[in-house]
Amino acid sequence: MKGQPCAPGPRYQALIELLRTAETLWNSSRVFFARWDLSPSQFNVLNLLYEQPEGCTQISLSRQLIMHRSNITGLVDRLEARGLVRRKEIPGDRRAFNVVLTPEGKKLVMAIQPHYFRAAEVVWNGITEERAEQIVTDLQSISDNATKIATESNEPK
Amino acid sequence: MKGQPCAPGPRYQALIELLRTAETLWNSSRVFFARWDLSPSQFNVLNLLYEQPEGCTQISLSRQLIMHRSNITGLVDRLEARGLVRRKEIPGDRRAFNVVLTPEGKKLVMAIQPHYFRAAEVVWNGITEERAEQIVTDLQSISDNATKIATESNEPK
DNA sequence: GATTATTTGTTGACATATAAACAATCTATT
DNA sequence: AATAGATTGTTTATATGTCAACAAATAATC
Repeated sequence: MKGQPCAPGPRYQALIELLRTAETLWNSSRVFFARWDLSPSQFNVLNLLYEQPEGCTQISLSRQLIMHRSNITGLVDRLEARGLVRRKEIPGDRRAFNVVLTPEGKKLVMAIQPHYFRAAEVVWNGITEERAEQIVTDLQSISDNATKIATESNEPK
Repeated sequence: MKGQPCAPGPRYQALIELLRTAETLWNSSRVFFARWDLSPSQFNVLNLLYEQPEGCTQISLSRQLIMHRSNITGLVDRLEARGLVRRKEIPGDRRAFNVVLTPEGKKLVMAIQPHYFRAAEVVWNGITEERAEQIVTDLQSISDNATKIATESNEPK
């Protein structure tokens, strides 16, 4: 068995700070998207569909958004009620729906995007592009490590 | 008015990756804490109280956890029902409660901590301590920038 | 081809989160 | 001291999120 730190190390503090930053970012994005009466998750759905004009199934949305299937139902329900997305039947598969952006939805995303891109620039203010890119690399390995912990810890051996 | 990028830049991608990593981390921590039948938020409450043996009010908890007052009510309700925390009356102030860890709560936190600290080491696997520390610095300025956006965007000028 | 297994979306129960409105209390101003 | 304002916690309504169980449809196996 490896050495087990029983006191918080610098990496523990770094993890806490990472989660804290994410929380702050998420809160800020809620305020940000409220201007268009959207939640961050709702925008994420619209944004994904914007990038996939052919549309995609709800299960695919759930995987891209890293959230449970069942949550997509209500999310799409509300967006559909507002006329921003539409559930289209899939000829070959009567279980699933093809969720697509409506013209109104597309228009909304296009109206928001420039503000969003600008906000992203502001968020990284004071951080060079090189550092930002290195952080992205590190974040990806952090994601991988975290996923490993989660998947392995439940089935030891 | 400054230059407004209307196309996604590298900083936009970096922001997306940051949020994605946070989501993954949060999901992993849910799996992690499930062993002790705790949600991440519940553990965060216990952990904060562990660091403040004198206890603290619910509004203070809400500020430290960056969440709304009203959410603390149910969180503390459930922890209290399990005997992990206790609401103590404050002599000078009949509005607020002093939330403190019970001996059982303290014992639980102490049982979890070594696992948590170890998990934090694993999460940063492959990243040097220097880089982790620089990331922390950057994360703090990102937090600040995000907070500014959120607070200013609602009251333009 | 019939059976079995998997996939997809929904539902219901519940935890988590915000926001607004409320009651109770404390603080500040006059 | 009386009033006005601010703070604290709860409640209600609603959105977001998980999970388990379900129904319907598809895919795989025999």
